[in-house]
Amino acid sequence: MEKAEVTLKSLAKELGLSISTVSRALRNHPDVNTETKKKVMELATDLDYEPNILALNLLKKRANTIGVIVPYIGYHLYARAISGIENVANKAGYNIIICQSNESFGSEAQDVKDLISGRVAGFIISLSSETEEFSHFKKIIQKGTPLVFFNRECEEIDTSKVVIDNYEAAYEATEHLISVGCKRVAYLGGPDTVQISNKRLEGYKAALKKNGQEIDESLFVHCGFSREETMTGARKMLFHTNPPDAVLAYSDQMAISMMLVAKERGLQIPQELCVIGFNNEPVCELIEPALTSISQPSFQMGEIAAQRLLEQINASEESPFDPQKDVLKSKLIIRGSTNRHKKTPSG
Amino acid sequence: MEKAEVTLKSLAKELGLSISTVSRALRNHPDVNTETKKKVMELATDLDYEPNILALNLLKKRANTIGVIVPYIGYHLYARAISGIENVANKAGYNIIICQSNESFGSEAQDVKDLISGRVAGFIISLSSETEEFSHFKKIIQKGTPLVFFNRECEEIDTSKVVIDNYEAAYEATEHLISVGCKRVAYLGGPDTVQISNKRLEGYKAALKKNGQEIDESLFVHCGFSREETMTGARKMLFHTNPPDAVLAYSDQMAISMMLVAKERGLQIPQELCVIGFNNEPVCELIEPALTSISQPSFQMGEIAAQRLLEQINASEESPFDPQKDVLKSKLIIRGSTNRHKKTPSG
DNA sequence: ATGAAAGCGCTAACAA
DNA sequence: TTGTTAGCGCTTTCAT
Repeated sequence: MEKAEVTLKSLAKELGLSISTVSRALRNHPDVNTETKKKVMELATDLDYEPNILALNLLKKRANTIGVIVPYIGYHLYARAISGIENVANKAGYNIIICQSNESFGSEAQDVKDLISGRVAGFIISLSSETEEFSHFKKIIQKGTPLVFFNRECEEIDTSKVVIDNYEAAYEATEHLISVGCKRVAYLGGPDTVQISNKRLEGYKAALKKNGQEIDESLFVHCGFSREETMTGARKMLFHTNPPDAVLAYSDQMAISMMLVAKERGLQIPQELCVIGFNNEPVCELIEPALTSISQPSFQMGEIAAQRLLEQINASEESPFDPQKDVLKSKLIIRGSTNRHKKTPSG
Repeated sequence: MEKAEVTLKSLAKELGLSISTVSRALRNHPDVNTETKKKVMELATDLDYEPNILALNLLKKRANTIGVIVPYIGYHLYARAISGIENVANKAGYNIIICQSNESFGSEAQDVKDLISGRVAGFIISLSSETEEFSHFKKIIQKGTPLVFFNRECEEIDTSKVVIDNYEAAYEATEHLISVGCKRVAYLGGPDTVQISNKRLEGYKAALKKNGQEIDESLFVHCGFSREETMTGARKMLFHTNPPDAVLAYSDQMAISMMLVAKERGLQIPQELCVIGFNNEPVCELIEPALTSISQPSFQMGEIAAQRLLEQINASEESPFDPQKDVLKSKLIIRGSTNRHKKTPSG
């Protein structure tokens, strides 16, 4: 039923040549006769020969595969980043295996283990929010497998990283809130195990300080990523005895929860409460008022992460590879939720 | 620097046994001495032996990998379905390679080609919207590789499928619109190459007919998935000389575009226009009014697709496998965008 | 310019 | 119960 596989062996037999000659011919090795080369090439094309990747993998002791671990692919940032990674990796002949940690440390550690045992050529990882212990990453390094972090990096591990300047982004966003007249700016952050959330908190504080605004610890609220947790965080914020008139949120999801709670309380946005989110998900444009958000070059982040990884994979004794840190530019996209200067159309 | 790999060979050497005995011992083969077995197991655990998957793959002529091709992982439906697939596949020792066709036929065909040459154990696919020619799928079948379609299936290929009853879902949604008093219901569909969009169109028409409403061809509009295209489609619909008072849309994205255009025109939702979307993306709850939508059991869809695929992968001469069609239940989630009985809070 | 042989790590006849 | 051999498809010395 099934056609016999076309292999070097079957080609060699048909041509009356040895396997090694056929192999060399197909890879255009210099010292094989031009005539022979031609004959081999022709037959290979005719019979639609394709090298057996599984055999090559065994030989190289490494799969033609890159392991990607992210919290959840449904987040716009990761979906886009993965597209960027795919883009670069496929061109270089690699497939990507995507694993979702679902923000779980255990799941992330298990994924790393599985991918190591699958002999992936390299790892591209964005940390789960629970991850505070890094021995699984150390194991990757120890095995000599290339590793790149992106977005949520791990500062304790010396390897390449592709990130935005979270401090700076939060600083800029906070200054924007102050510039439109907000006097009491809050920060709704992710779990305090998330380093980039804390970086943003620092940037936010610095901007307050710089502009002579009071830093009120009760205006930093941490919460998880589930719908329930973000709503709870948002309520905690707005049911404050002395509530904020502006909130910088760790994510658009959190920002939108703020907006929903504001509606519950009958607060006008942006007149009584300004809101900024992070990641510039498509939903920002779909809600009313539209949500000001910090846009990250997520696709490009993925592309660069993949490039750095490939560089490291292809490094050799002669041209070794040094870990690189790429810090990309984010951008504040200003929309209705912070637009205090003119009224919103349907306000 | 790097520790030498622990292999059957190295274990055998250390124990003074042959490779095959060690191999048998580790797989708990019946006819190996209990003592020997114990010794082997112990050393293997001590040295943290892990079988080399690449070698196994070559031997079985098949990767421990399932190829998944979807239009775009950022769509909630696919993100959830992939989680379901991952869930089942990982437990069975398979990794999944996710490819995005980005709604492009060429990209989909190329992905199939690459995955075939990577000797994946099976395919799980949801068609790109452009796909009208199916030779790449036939090639999969011809190679004897298991294949399951989900959500967007290919009717022309005889293989397992996991879908919802799109006809029925659209029928039910349309009846709901009629039941709240809509007299002129429109359908905003995807590209007319998408079979499930056409199925929905049929269900919609049937519901109109059943309820004695006129079927007006000018109320079926097809559009692409990009933001621009959905907005254009929505405008076309509402700038109709005799515009609809209700719209069933192929996706939530399209439904939301309808709502945005309705706002442009100053139409009240749901009083002047009722809107229903498909897929019940999280955004449905975040907009104002909240969007009525058809919820699909996407996670379960992925799980079942993976189960069917595994059954087929594990089938044998003795217990062959017949293609299965699983039709799952969808559910209409009613929200503000079709709630004509009481006023919306902020309306 | 070509071929023979070894080996990547493993399983599975076949022997003993 | 254990060992020997062959082989999955390929690349790479080493011969010729």
